[in-house]
Amino acid sequence: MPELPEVRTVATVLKNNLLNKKITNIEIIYSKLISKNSLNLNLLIGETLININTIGKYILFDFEKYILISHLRMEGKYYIKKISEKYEKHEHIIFIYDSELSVRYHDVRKFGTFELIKKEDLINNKSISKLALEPFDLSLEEFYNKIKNKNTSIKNLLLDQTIINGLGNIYANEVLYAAKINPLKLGKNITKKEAGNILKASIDILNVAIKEGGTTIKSYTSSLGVSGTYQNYLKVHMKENEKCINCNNLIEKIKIGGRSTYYCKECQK
DNA sequence: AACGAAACCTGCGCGC
DNA sequence: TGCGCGCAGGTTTCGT
Repeated sequence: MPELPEVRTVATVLKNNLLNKKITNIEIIYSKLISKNSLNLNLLIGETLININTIGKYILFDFEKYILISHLRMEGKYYIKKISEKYEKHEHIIFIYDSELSVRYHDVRKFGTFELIKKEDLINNKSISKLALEPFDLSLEEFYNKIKNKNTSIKNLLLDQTIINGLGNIYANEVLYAAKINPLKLGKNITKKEAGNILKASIDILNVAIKEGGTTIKSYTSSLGVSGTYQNYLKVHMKENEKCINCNNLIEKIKIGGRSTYYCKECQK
């Protein structure tokens, strides 16, 4: 599910349900999701959840001594169930809170990752430290400086979380349509004004998507209620051969960096 | 150093 | 009906 708006939505729901509760047990069914650098997750037993934050697409579970860094990758989800409910297929890690709530990490493709670290190690964490700022906090100067010499497409650059943090394939497609930029245009050919338009479109689109609880492409039934409605706002993503709402030309689908890219050739020069 | 491609996994929908 | 292929909201690692 996860680009920045979906991740924030998940984090909000988890926070509403789990804050100030204590982990009383953990069951690891598929351990390959846990990073090699991670501390033993069992260190969390007895720890109370103090807060949940997000950085881009990462969810940070903030405990007393530790931070659990969770990334949903393509299909990770959290379900909160009763402790008595039978485990379902694809539930890989189970966190028990206050001996009654069973928080299940569910991931069909097993791409998600977990890393438990000491609080003081967050700053130097390999995954987190290299991330760019989220569009809301990113200055035009910083963004433009990172793309202005790049010999790769702006679409690829928007998916690079060390350049701008939080966009994924859906929102990158939508942002470039809103900013009227051809996704194939090379970073070095993007003007500062165009970079500003991209940044502004990113902020606007993400803000609406957050408000709508994210985008739901596949119809998941999630006990976390994570089924957003931003799909109703999509203008190009998944709209191949449909009419551009601005110029009536047909939306095209191409591959950039192996990812499906939808755009209007007329509107995005 | 920088860029593109492959790898990590599973399930679904489509065309023969 | 069954099989094979391509595809999926992401990131890391490998090769040139």
